[in-house]
Amino acid sequence: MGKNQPQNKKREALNIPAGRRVTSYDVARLAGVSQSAVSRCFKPGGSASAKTREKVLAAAKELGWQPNALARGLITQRSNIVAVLISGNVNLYYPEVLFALTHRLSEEKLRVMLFTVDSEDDVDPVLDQISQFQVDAVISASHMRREHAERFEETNTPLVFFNRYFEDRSSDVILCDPEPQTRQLVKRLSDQGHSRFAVVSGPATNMVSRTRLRGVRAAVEAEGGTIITEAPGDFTYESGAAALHRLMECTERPTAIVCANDMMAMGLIDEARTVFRLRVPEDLSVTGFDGIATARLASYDLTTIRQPIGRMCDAAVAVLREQLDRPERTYEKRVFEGLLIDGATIGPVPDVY
Amino acid sequence: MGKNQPQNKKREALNIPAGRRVTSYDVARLAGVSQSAVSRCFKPGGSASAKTREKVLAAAKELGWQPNALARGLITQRSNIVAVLISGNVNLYYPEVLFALTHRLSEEKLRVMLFTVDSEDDVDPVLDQISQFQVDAVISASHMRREHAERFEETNTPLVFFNRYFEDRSSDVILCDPEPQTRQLVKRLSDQGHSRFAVVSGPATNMVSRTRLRGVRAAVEAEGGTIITEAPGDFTYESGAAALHRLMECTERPTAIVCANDMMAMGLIDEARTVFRLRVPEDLSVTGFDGIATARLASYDLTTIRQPIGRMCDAAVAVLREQLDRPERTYEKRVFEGLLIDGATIGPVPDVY
DNA sequence: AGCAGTTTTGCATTCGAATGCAATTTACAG
DNA sequence: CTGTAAATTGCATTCGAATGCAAAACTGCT
Repeated sequence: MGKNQPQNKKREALNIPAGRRVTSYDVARLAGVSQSAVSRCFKPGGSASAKTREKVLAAAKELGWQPNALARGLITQRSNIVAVLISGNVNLYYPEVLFALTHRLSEEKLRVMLFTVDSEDDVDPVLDQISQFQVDAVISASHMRREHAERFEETNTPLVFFNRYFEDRSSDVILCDPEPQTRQLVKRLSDQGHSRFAVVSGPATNMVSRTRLRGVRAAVEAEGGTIITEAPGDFTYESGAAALHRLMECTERPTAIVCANDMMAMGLIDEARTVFRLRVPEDLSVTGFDGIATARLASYDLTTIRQPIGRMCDAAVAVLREQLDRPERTYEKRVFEGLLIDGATIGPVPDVY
Repeated sequence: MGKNQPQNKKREALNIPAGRRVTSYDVARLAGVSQSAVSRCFKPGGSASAKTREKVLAAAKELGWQPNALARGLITQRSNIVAVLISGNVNLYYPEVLFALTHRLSEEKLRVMLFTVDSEDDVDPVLDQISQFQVDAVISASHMRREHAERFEETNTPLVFFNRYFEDRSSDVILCDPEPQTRQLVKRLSDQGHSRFAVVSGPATNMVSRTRLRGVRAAVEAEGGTIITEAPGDFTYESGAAALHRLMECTERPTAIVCANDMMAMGLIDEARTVFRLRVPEDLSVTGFDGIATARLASYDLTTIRQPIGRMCDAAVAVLREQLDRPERTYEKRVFEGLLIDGATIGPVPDVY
């Protein structure tokens, strides 16, 4: 009762059978105009007199009608849906990006269809879905192989990479290049007397990780320090903790550990404190990358390099908009600098050394 | 070059103008069958001989064709899209729910259209979008007023509430009722000698918060303790920190603080440690609610009550599936128990008291 | 009132797949 | 080889809004 039969006197007056959806024809009948007129009233800049518009809007409101986006998409070849591909793993960086992107896209009247991609093997089925739904564009902040990216070219679907890219492939890319801040960061450590560094990197196949690693190496070299050892992680908290164990086995221990992201830095710090009874930063200096919200919490107060996620998402959406409006446009790579966050996880080299 | 004109010999053979999309008719032509046959081959259980099916699948693959979900949705009245409404705020509980839901829904061949809702004022435009996209169902884990929920009834769109509900309104609801665990938790505190409690609650308008609060009051009473004071927060980290200041002003200080969610507990703990120089749990016991991943990190190791998010999301999707398949079905409320997580943020009452 | 120029309007078609129905083919029993 | 039942196929229509085109309705001006 009241559950299945939406009641509405106007519906009955027009004798629209219950169960049938209200269409623009119904609105047209009620307003006493043609279906085309209704359509035009709902199209920004559509040709319609003030009087017609008024009647139509009133009728639409009366019937609770909204244009059917599927039908519209079918005819206009625009779905207004953007697929966002995000890693579903526990790196808290992704939710931040996702929410920021969603917010920006909704300002552009674009809807987000969310896909979580936890490994490259997940990508193919996702791409099928994407093509079925006639998605207008794709923003990818997750795993993807070159051949996956190529599938988008076949269907002419704009693809914007978010902090990922293939070196030899042209496509739109939004990047954060934290090189200058990496130098600052390493210099700051160096100024505090550190010269024996360790690096906890990400997966060797990951471009972002490789770039960060390269930046760290260059910076350390420039400061005259040494990278004693490099332990690879996989960007998770657990892998940061695990990396510390490997680092502690070195005969000559590092005094400063640079991690390729915040999650690993947090894992490493927790492991240092709880398992090795080391104080951070008194006994050990640790830094991260990303500047995620959790790393800012007082328990960590991580010294890190923040990505300007908000501005990067703005850029991603702007680039995407451009692609949609001017498809003959060439690809663009927008690179943002990071921001050094002065936390409380680095300090002077301990005396014992 | 190579950017705008997808090349494909087969396309040319069928002389499909570049720019036009491949349709089921094209596939039909290539396979030498009718369009209906193509359609049937892609419909599970559709009537088609093995030979036809083979030809059609080959042709489809050749042309890279996938059924157009918009056109399909138009005719079948099923979009296979589910709207998920999530609070975009910094409570890390939401991303966990979102990713879990997305995962479950994709197993049901349902796509997630994501909407972030940060206040009740955001809801109306979101509802417009939802109705335009002919979304099959809605899962709401965010703000919503009663009149909003009623709009879904008008369009007969199934609505599943996730950890929210209106008392007097029938609709599907997935809930976590942590009452039994709340008793356990309070008993555990009581056994450690605590009798003076404080509560950091959520917004007074929030049902979840009110229920939790009620549970805590009952449990404390049952244990013969007293709730010295209640400070309201808004579920954010910052509000937890702020609440502590108010609690510290009490002449008679509480020895155990029960927070209505983990984020506030974490904020409160950090504030206690950094600003008030209190040790947790030695000087002060603190508990949370939700059991989010961040609260499990070693720096917090929060004693809390975990919501079985995975099972709850399973249930949400199951209920939704039921609604879609049998619309005459009545509403259902599925209630899950929490799980007491033994962290390291509660301990015996300190001696000084 | 009459005319050219501009807006507004409606008609008819289109987007791409699904499906009821009737025609056709196939399978099988006798 | 025939007859009948069952499986397969194609035809034609449908979903709901957008739009090119031509007709109609205004506008302003003489």
